Amino acid sequence: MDRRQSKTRKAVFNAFVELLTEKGYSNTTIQDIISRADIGRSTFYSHFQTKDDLLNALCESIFDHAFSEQSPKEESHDFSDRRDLRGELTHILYHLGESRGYVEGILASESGDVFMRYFRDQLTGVFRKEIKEVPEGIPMDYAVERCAWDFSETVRWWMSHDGYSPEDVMGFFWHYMGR
Amino acid sequence: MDRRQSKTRKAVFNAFVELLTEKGYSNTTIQDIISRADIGRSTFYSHFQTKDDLLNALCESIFDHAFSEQSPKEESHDFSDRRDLRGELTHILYHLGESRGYVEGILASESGDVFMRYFRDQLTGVFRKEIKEVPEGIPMDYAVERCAWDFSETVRWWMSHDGYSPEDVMGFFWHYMGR
DNA sequence: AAATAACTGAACATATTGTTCAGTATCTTA
DNA sequence: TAAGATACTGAACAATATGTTCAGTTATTT
Repeated sequence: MDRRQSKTRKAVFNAFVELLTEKGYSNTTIQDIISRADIGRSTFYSHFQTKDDLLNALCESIFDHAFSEQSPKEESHDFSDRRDLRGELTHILYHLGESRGYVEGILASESGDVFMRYFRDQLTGVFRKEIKEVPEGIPMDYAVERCAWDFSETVRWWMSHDGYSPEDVMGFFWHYMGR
Repeated sequence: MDRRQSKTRKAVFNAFVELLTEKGYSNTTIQDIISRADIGRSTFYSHFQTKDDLLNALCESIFDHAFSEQSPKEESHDFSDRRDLRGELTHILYHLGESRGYVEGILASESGDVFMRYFRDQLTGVFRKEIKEVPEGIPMDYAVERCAWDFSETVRWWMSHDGYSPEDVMGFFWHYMGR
Protein backbone atom coordinates (compact mmCIF):
# COMPACT_ATOMS: atom_id res chain seq x y z
CA MET A 1 0.00 0.00 0.00
CA ASP A 2 1.16 3.48 -0.88
CA ARG A 3 2.94 5.08 2.04
CA ARG A 4 0.79 8.18 1.69
CA GLN A 5 -2.37 6.18 2.11
CA SER A 6 -1.32 4.28 5.19
CA LYS A 7 -0.05 7.52 6.70
CA THR A 8 -3.45 9.10 6.19
CA ARG A 9 -5.24 6.05 7.55
CA LYS A 10 -3.13 6.02 10.70
CA ALA A 11 -3.58 9.73 11.26
CA VAL A 12 -7.35 9.35 10.95
CA PHE A 13 -7.53 6.29 13.20
CA ASN A 14 -5.48 7.98 15.90
CA ALA A 15 -7.48 11.18 15.76
CA PHE A 16 -10.69 9.19 15.84
CA VAL A 17 -9.77 7.10 18.88
CA GLU A 18 -8.68 10.24 20.73
CA LEU A 19 -11.92 12.00 19.95
CA LEU A 20 -14.00 8.95 20.84
CA THR A 21 -12.57 8.86 24.34
CA GLU A 22 -12.83 12.62 24.72
CA LYS A 23 -16.25 13.37 23.28
CA GLY A 24 -17.93 10.10 22.37
CA TYR A 25 -19.10 8.98 18.98
CA SER A 26 -22.14 11.12 18.30
CA ASN A 27 -20.47 14.31 19.50
CA THR A 28 -17.49 13.79 17.25
CA THR A 29 -17.99 15.33 13.82
CA ILE A 30 -16.15 14.42 10.66
CA GLN A 31 -14.86 17.97 10.72
CA ASP A 32 -13.30 17.27 14.13
CA ILE A 33 -11.55 14.21 12.80
CA ILE A 34 -10.24 16.05 9.75
CA SER A 35 -8.88 18.88 11.86
CA ARG A 36 -7.30 16.59 14.44
CA ALA A 37 -5.78 14.29 11.84
CA ASP A 38 -4.62 17.35 9.96
CA ILE A 39 -5.64 16.18 6.51
CA GLY A 40 -7.60 17.72 3.68
CA ARG A 41 -11.36 17.42 3.67
CA SER A 42 -11.53 15.64 0.35
CA THR A 43 -8.85 13.23 1.47
CA PHE A 44 -11.04 11.98 4.25
CA TYR A 45 -13.90 11.38 1.88
CA SER A 46 -11.67 9.51 -0.55
CA HIS A 47 -10.86 7.03 2.23
CA PHE A 48 -14.14 6.72 4.12
CA GLN A 49 -17.72 7.29 3.14
CA THR A 50 -19.16 8.12 6.53
CA LYS A 51 -18.30 8.14 10.22
CA ASP A 52 -19.87 4.71 10.53
CA ASP A 53 -17.70 3.45 7.74
CA LEU A 54 -14.64 4.74 9.56
CA LEU A 55 -15.65 3.00 12.76
CA ASN A 56 -16.08 -0.27 10.93
CA ALA A 57 -12.70 0.07 9.26
CA LEU A 58 -11.11 0.73 12.64
CA CYS A 59 -12.66 -2.36 14.20
CA GLU A 60 -11.64 -4.48 11.26
CA SER A 61 -8.04 -3.36 11.52
CA ILE A 62 -7.93 -4.17 15.22
CA PHE A 63 -9.34 -7.67 14.79
CA ASP A 64 -7.15 -8.39 11.83
CA HIS A 65 -4.35 -8.31 14.37
CA ALA A 66 -6.04 -10.16 17.22
CA PHE A 67 -7.24 -13.03 15.03
CA SER A 68 -4.43 -12.90 12.51
CA GLU A 69 -2.41 -15.91 13.62
CA GLN A 70 -5.48 -18.06 13.92
CA SER A 71 -6.07 -19.16 10.35
CA PRO A 72 -2.85 -21.13 9.83
CA LYS A 73 -3.37 -23.01 13.08
CA GLU A 74 -6.94 -23.85 12.27
CA GLU A 75 -5.77 -26.28 9.64
CA SER A 76 -3.14 -28.11 11.62
CA HIS A 77 -4.74 -28.33 15.05
CA ASP A 78 -7.39 -30.66 16.26
CA PHE A 79 -10.14 -28.53 17.70
CA SER A 80 -11.91 -31.41 19.30
CA ASP A 81 -9.19 -31.15 21.92
CA ARG A 82 -10.48 -28.61 24.39
CA ARG A 83 -7.05 -27.40 25.41
CA ASP A 84 -6.47 -26.03 21.95
CA LEU A 85 -9.54 -23.85 22.22
CA ARG A 86 -8.39 -22.57 25.56
CA GLY A 87 -4.97 -21.75 24.15
CA GLU A 88 -6.55 -20.06 21.18
CA LEU A 89 -8.68 -17.85 23.37
CA THR A 90 -5.82 -17.02 25.70
CA HIS A 91 -3.88 -15.94 22.67
CA ILE A 92 -6.62 -13.51 21.75
CA LEU A 93 -6.60 -12.17 25.30
CA TYR A 94 -2.88 -11.48 25.02
CA HIS A 95 -3.37 -9.56 21.83
CA LEU A 96 -6.14 -7.44 23.27
CA GLY A 97 -4.21 -6.94 26.48
CA GLU A 98 -1.31 -5.51 24.50
CA SER A 99 -3.47 -2.99 22.70
CA ARG A 100 -5.35 -2.20 25.87
CA GLY A 101 -4.82 1.57 25.70
CA TYR A 102 -6.47 1.51 22.33
CA VAL A 103 -9.26 -0.97 23.01
CA GLU A 104 -10.14 0.33 26.46
CA GLY A 105 -10.96 3.75 25.03
CA ILE A 106 -13.18 2.38 22.30
CA LEU A 107 -15.02 0.02 24.63
CA ALA A 108 -15.68 2.80 27.12
CA SER A 109 -17.06 5.05 24.40
CA GLU A 110 -20.41 5.03 22.70
CA SER A 111 -19.02 2.95 19.88
CA GLY A 112 -17.98 0.14 22.15
CA ASP A 113 -21.02 -1.78 21.03
CA VAL A 114 -19.98 -1.72 17.41
CA PHE A 115 -16.61 -3.07 18.45
CA MET A 116 -18.33 -5.77 20.47
CA ARG A 117 -20.42 -6.82 17.52
CA TYR A 118 -17.33 -7.36 15.41
CA PHE A 119 -15.64 -9.27 18.15
CA ARG A 120 -18.62 -11.47 18.71
CA ASP A 121 -19.05 -12.31 15.05
CA GLN A 122 -15.47 -13.49 14.91
CA LEU A 123 -15.90 -15.52 18.07
CA THR A 124 -19.10 -17.09 16.84
CA GLY A 125 -17.11 -18.55 13.98
CA VAL A 126 -14.54 -19.95 16.38
CA PHE A 127 -17.08 -21.56 18.69
CA ARG A 128 -19.24 -22.90 15.90
CA LYS A 129 -16.32 -25.04 14.76
CA GLU A 130 -15.61 -26.22 18.27
CA ILE A 131 -19.00 -27.10 19.64
CA LYS A 132 -20.20 -30.45 18.37
CA GLU A 133 -23.01 -31.29 20.72
CA VAL A 134 -25.27 -29.51 23.17
CA PRO A 135 -27.44 -30.68 26.08
CA GLU A 136 -30.84 -32.16 25.24
CA GLY A 137 -33.39 -29.46 24.48
CA ILE A 138 -30.98 -26.57 24.06
CA PRO A 139 -30.82 -25.06 20.56
CA MET A 140 -27.34 -25.41 19.08
CA ASP A 141 -27.49 -21.82 17.91
CA TYR A 142 -28.18 -20.60 21.42
CA ALA A 143 -25.30 -22.57 22.88
CA VAL A 144 -22.84 -21.21 20.32
CA GLU A 145 -24.01 -17.63 20.63
CA ARG A 146 -23.86 -17.89 24.36
CA CYS A 147 -20.18 -18.82 24.29
CA ALA A 148 -19.45 -15.92 21.97
CA TRP A 149 -21.23 -13.32 24.07
CA ASP A 150 -19.79 -14.66 27.30
CA PHE A 151 -16.27 -14.44 26.02
CA SER A 152 -16.67 -11.02 24.42
CA GLU A 153 -18.42 -9.60 27.46
CA THR A 154 -15.75 -11.08 29.68
CA VAL A 155 -13.21 -9.10 27.70
CA ARG A 156 -15.28 -5.94 28.07
CA TRP A 157 -15.43 -6.58 31.80
CA TRP A 158 -11.67 -7.07 31.88
CA MET A 159 -11.05 -3.78 30.09
CA SER A 160 -12.83 -1.87 32.82
CA HIS A 161 -11.12 -3.73 35.68
CA ASP A 162 -7.39 -3.25 36.03
CA GLY A 163 -5.00 -5.71 37.56
CA TYR A 164 -5.92 -9.04 35.98
CA SER A 165 -3.65 -11.02 33.69
CA PRO A 166 -4.89 -12.80 30.57
CA GLU A 167 -4.57 -16.07 32.49
CA ASP A 168 -6.67 -14.74 35.36
CA VAL A 169 -9.40 -13.71 32.98
CA MET A 170 -9.21 -16.98 31.08
CA GLY A 171 -9.70 -18.69 34.42
CA PHE A 172 -12.85 -16.70 35.17
CA PHE A 173 -14.29 -17.43 31.76
CA TRP A 174 -13.35 -21.09 31.75
CA HIS A 175 -14.74 -21.75 35.19
CA TYR A 176 -18.27 -21.33 33.88
CA MET A 177 -17.55 -22.85 30.48
CA GLY A 178 -15.49 -25.88 31.20
CA ARG A 179 -17.62 -28.97 31.59
CA MET B 1 -50.24 14.21 33.40
CA ASP B 2 -51.96 16.50 30.93
CA ARG B 3 -53.65 14.51 28.19
CA ARG B 4 -52.00 16.71 25.59
CA GLN B 5 -48.57 15.81 26.86
CA SER B 6 -49.07 12.07 26.94
CA LYS B 7 -50.62 12.25 23.49
CA THR B 8 -47.55 14.00 22.19
CA ARG B 9 -45.23 11.55 23.91
CA LYS B 10 -47.03 8.57 22.45
CA ALA B 11 -47.03 10.07 18.97
CA VAL B 12 -43.30 10.70 19.20
CA PHE B 13 -42.51 7.24 20.59
CA ASN B 14 -44.51 5.54 17.87
CA ALA B 15 -42.98 7.59 15.10
CA PHE B 16 -39.54 6.96 16.53
CA VAL B 17 -39.91 3.18 16.75
CA GLU B 18 -41.25 3.09 13.20
CA LEU B 19 -38.35 5.12 11.90
CA LEU B 20 -35.82 3.09 13.87
CA THR B 21 -36.91 -0.11 12.21
CA GLU B 22 -37.12 1.55 8.80
CA LYS B 23 -33.96 3.64 8.69
CA GLY B 24 -31.96 2.94 11.83
CA TYR B 25 -30.94 5.39 14.49
CA SER B 26 -28.28 7.51 12.83
CA ASN B 27 -30.25 7.91 9.62
CA THR B 28 -33.31 9.11 11.45
CA THR B 29 -33.33 12.87 11.91
CA ILE B 30 -35.29 14.81 14.47
CA GLN B 31 -37.00 16.42 11.52
CA ASP B 32 -38.18 12.96 10.41
CA ILE B 33 -39.61 12.27 13.82
CA ILE B 34 -41.42 15.59 13.96
CA SER B 35 -42.95 15.07 10.54
CA ARG B 36 -43.99 11.48 11.21
CA ALA B 37 -45.43 12.28 14.63
CA ASP B 38 -47.13 15.27 13.11
CA ILE B 39 -46.28 17.72 15.88
CA GLY B 40 -44.80 21.19 15.94
CA ARG B 41 -41.07 21.60 15.94
CA SER B 42 -40.96 23.50 19.20
CA THR B 43 -43.19 20.91 20.82
CA PHE B 44 -40.60 18.23 20.26
CA TYR B 45 -37.92 20.35 21.85
CA SER B 46 -40.08 21.11 24.85
CA HIS B 47 -40.30 17.35 25.53
CA PHE B 48 -36.84 16.09 24.57
CA GLN B 49 -33.47 17.73 24.36
CA THR B 50 -31.86 15.51 21.76
CA LYS B 51 -32.38 12.28 19.86
CA ASP B 52 -30.33 10.47 22.49
CA ASP B 53 -32.55 11.88 25.17
CA LEU B 54 -35.58 10.55 23.33
CA LEU B 55 -34.08 7.09 23.05
CA ASN B 56 -33.37 7.02 26.76
CA ALA B 57 -36.89 8.12 27.57
CA LEU B 58 -38.26 5.38 25.35
CA CYS B 59 -36.17 2.70 27.04
CA GLU B 60 -37.15 3.96 30.45
CA SER B 61 -40.82 3.80 29.61
CA ILE B 62 -40.51 0.23 28.38
CA PHE B 63 -38.67 -0.99 31.47
CA ASP B 64 -40.98 0.83 33.77
CA HIS B 65 -43.54 -1.68 32.61
CA ALA B 66 -41.39 -4.79 32.56
CA PHE B 67 -39.97 -4.22 36.03
CA SER B 68 -42.97 -2.43 37.47
CA GLU B 69 -44.44 -5.18 39.63
CA GLN B 70 -41.07 -6.06 41.06
CA SER B 71 -40.65 -3.50 43.80
CA PRO B 72 -43.60 -4.49 45.98
CA LYS B 73 -42.56 -8.16 45.87
CA GLU B 74 -38.99 -7.41 46.74
CA GLU B 75 -40.02 -6.58 50.26
CA SER B 76 -42.23 -9.54 50.97
CA HIS B 77 -40.36 -12.34 49.22
CA ASP B 78 -37.31 -14.21 50.37
CA PHE B 79 -34.79 -13.97 47.58
CA SER B 80 -32.51 -16.57 49.04
CA ASP B 81 -35.01 -19.04 47.64
CA ARG B 82 -33.90 -19.65 44.10
CA ARG B 83 -37.38 -20.39 42.81
CA ASP B 84 -38.41 -16.81 43.49
CA LEU B 85 -35.67 -15.52 41.28
CA ARG B 86 -36.71 -17.85 38.52
CA GLY B 87 -40.31 -16.70 38.81
CA GLU B 88 -39.22 -13.11 38.83
CA LEU B 89 -37.24 -13.53 35.65
CA THR B 90 -40.00 -15.48 33.95
CA HIS B 91 -42.31 -12.63 34.76
CA ILE B 92 -39.99 -10.23 32.96
CA LEU B 93 -39.93 -12.55 29.97
CA TYR B 94 -43.71 -12.48 29.83
CA HIS B 95 -43.74 -8.70 29.82
CA LEU B 96 -41.17 -8.47 27.06
CA GLY B 97 -42.89 -11.19 25.09
CA GLU B 98 -46.10 -9.19 25.14
CA SER B 99 -44.47 -6.07 23.77
CA ARG B 100 -42.47 -8.10 21.30
CA GLY B 101 -43.49 -6.12 18.24
CA TYR B 102 -42.14 -3.05 19.93
CA VAL B 103 -39.00 -4.50 21.48
CA GLU B 104 -38.03 -6.64 18.51
CA GLY B 105 -37.79 -3.57 16.30
CA ILE B 106 -35.64 -1.66 18.73
CA LEU B 107 -33.31 -4.57 19.36
CA ALA B 108 -32.83 -5.16 15.66
CA SER B 109 -31.98 -1.51 15.08
CA GLU B 110 -28.81 0.40 15.77
CA SER B 111 -30.14 1.53 19.09
CA GLY B 112 -30.62 -2.00 20.35
CA ASP B 113 -27.44 -1.62 22.32
CA VAL B 114 -28.76 1.34 24.26
CA PHE B 115 -31.82 -0.71 25.11
CA MET B 116 -29.57 -3.56 26.21
CA ARG B 117 -27.61 -1.31 28.51
CA TYR B 118 -30.75 -0.21 30.29
CA PHE B 119 -31.95 -3.76 30.60
CA ARG B 120 -28.64 -4.96 31.94
CA ASP B 121 -28.41 -2.22 34.53
CA GLN B 122 -31.79 -3.20 35.88
CA LEU B 123 -30.83 -6.86 35.92
CA THR B 124 -27.55 -6.20 37.66
CA GLY B 125 -29.54 -4.78 40.53
CA VAL B 126 -31.71 -7.88 40.67
CA PHE B 127 -28.79 -10.32 40.62
CA ARG B 128 -26.69 -8.33 43.06
CA LYS B 129 -29.36 -8.87 45.69
CA GLU B 130 -29.64 -12.56 44.88
CA ILE B 131 -26.05 -13.69 44.66
CA LYS B 132 -24.51 -14.15 48.08
CA GLU B 133 -21.44 -16.19 47.34
CA VAL B 134 -19.26 -17.07 44.38
CA PRO B 135 -16.75 -19.84 43.69
CA GLU B 136 -13.26 -19.43 45.12
CA GLY B 137 -11.17 -17.05 43.04
CA ILE B 138 -13.97 -15.54 40.98
CA PRO B 139 -14.59 -11.83 41.57
CA MET B 140 -18.10 -11.22 42.91
CA ASP B 141 -18.53 -8.37 40.48
CA TYR B 142 -17.75 -10.63 37.54
CA ALA B 143 -20.21 -13.27 38.67
CA VAL B 144 -23.02 -10.74 39.03
CA GLU B 145 -22.32 -8.99 35.75
CA ARG B 146 -22.16 -12.33 34.02
CA CYS B 147 -25.67 -13.23 35.12
CA ALA B 148 -26.95 -9.88 33.93
CA TRP B 149 -25.40 -10.09 30.50
CA ASP B 150 -26.39 -13.72 30.06
CA PHE B 151 -30.01 -12.98 30.79
CA SER B 152 -30.20 -9.83 28.71
CA GLU B 153 -28.42 -11.44 25.79
CA THR B 154 -30.69 -14.45 26.08
CA VAL B 155 -33.61 -12.10 25.62
CA ARG B 156 -31.98 -10.51 22.60
CA TRP B 157 -31.46 -13.98 21.16
CA TRP B 158 -35.10 -14.80 21.82
CA MET B 159 -36.28 -11.68 20.04
CA SER B 160 -34.57 -12.77 16.83
CA HIS B 161 -35.79 -16.39 17.04
CA ASP B 162 -39.50 -16.94 16.74
CA GLY B 163 -41.42 -19.83 18.20
CA TYR B 164 -40.19 -20.09 21.77
CA SER B 165 -42.34 -19.47 24.83
CA PRO B 166 -41.13 -17.57 27.89
CA GLU B 167 -40.83 -20.91 29.68
CA ASP B 168 -38.73 -22.38 26.88
CA VAL B 169 -36.35 -19.45 27.06
CA MET B 170 -36.24 -19.55 30.83
CA GLY B 171 -35.27 -23.20 30.49
CA PHE B 172 -32.37 -22.39 28.19
CA PHE B 173 -31.11 -19.67 30.48
CA TRP B 174 -31.53 -21.66 33.64
CA HIS B 175 -29.81 -24.72 32.31
CA TYR B 176 -26.48 -22.91 32.37
CA MET B 177 -27.26 -20.90 35.49
CA GLY B 178 -28.86 -23.38 37.82
CA ARG B 179 -26.33 -24.92 40.15
C1' DA C 1 -65.71 32.10 32.25
C1' DA C 2 -61.05 33.01 33.48
C1' DA C 3 -56.62 31.46 34.19
C1' DT C 4 -53.20 28.31 33.20
C1' DA C 5 -50.57 25.29 30.40
C1' DA C 6 -49.47 23.06 26.01
C1' DC C 7 -49.10 23.13 21.08
C1' DT C 8 -48.15 25.53 16.50
C1' DG C 9 -45.22 26.91 12.86
C1' DA C 10 -42.62 30.33 10.68
C1' DA C 11 -38.25 32.59 10.93
C1' DC C 12 -33.57 32.70 12.34
C1' DA C 13 -28.44 31.98 12.90
C1' DT C 14 -25.27 28.39 12.98
C1' DA C 15 -23.05 24.17 11.74
C1' DT C 16 -22.31 19.86 9.24
C1' DT C 17 -22.33 17.32 5.29
C1' DG C 18 -20.81 15.57 0.95
C1' DT C 19 -19.03 17.07 -3.67
C1' DT C 20 -16.23 19.30 -7.04
C1' DC C 21 -12.03 20.86 -9.06
C1' DA C 22 -7.74 22.97 -10.20
C1' DG C 23 -3.30 22.81 -8.23
C1' DT C 24 0.55 20.54 -5.58
C1' DA C 25 3.27 16.79 -3.63
C1' DT C 26 4.75 12.05 -3.58
C1' DC C 27 5.58 7.59 -5.37
C1' DT C 28 6.55 4.12 -9.13
C1' DT C 29 8.71 2.28 -13.05
C1' DA C 30 10.98 2.24 -17.23
C1' DT D 1 16.33 10.40 -13.42
C1' DA D 2 12.48 11.75 -16.10
C1' DA D 3 7.57 10.78 -17.07
C1' DG D 4 3.33 9.17 -15.74
C1' DA D 5 0.35 7.74 -12.28
C1' DT D 6 -1.53 8.34 -7.92
C1' DA D 7 -2.63 10.68 -3.67
C1' DC D 8 -3.28 14.92 -1.04
C1' DT D 9 -4.86 19.96 -0.55
C1' DG D 10 -8.16 23.40 0.46
C1' DA D 11 -11.41 26.63 -1.01
C1' DA D 12 -16.05 27.01 -2.63
C1' DC D 13 -20.64 25.15 -3.08
C1' DA D 14 -25.57 23.68 -2.28
C1' DA D 15 -28.30 21.15 0.68
C1' DT D 16 -29.76 19.86 5.04
C1' DA D 17 -30.18 19.57 10.19
C1' DT D 18 -30.00 21.83 14.47
C1' DG D 19 -31.66 24.39 18.34
C1' DT D 20 -34.05 28.77 19.69
C1' DT D 21 -37.45 32.34 19.79
C1' DC D 22 -41.99 34.22 19.88
C1' DA D 23 -46.57 35.66 18.90
C1' DG D 24 -50.78 33.29 18.15
C1' DT D 25 -53.95 29.20 18.80
C1' DT D 26 -56.04 25.42 21.27
C1' DA D 27 -56.98 22.43 25.21
C1' DT D 28 -57.40 21.68 30.24
C1' DT D 29 -58.31 22.94 34.90
C1' DT D 30 -60.53 25.49 38.59
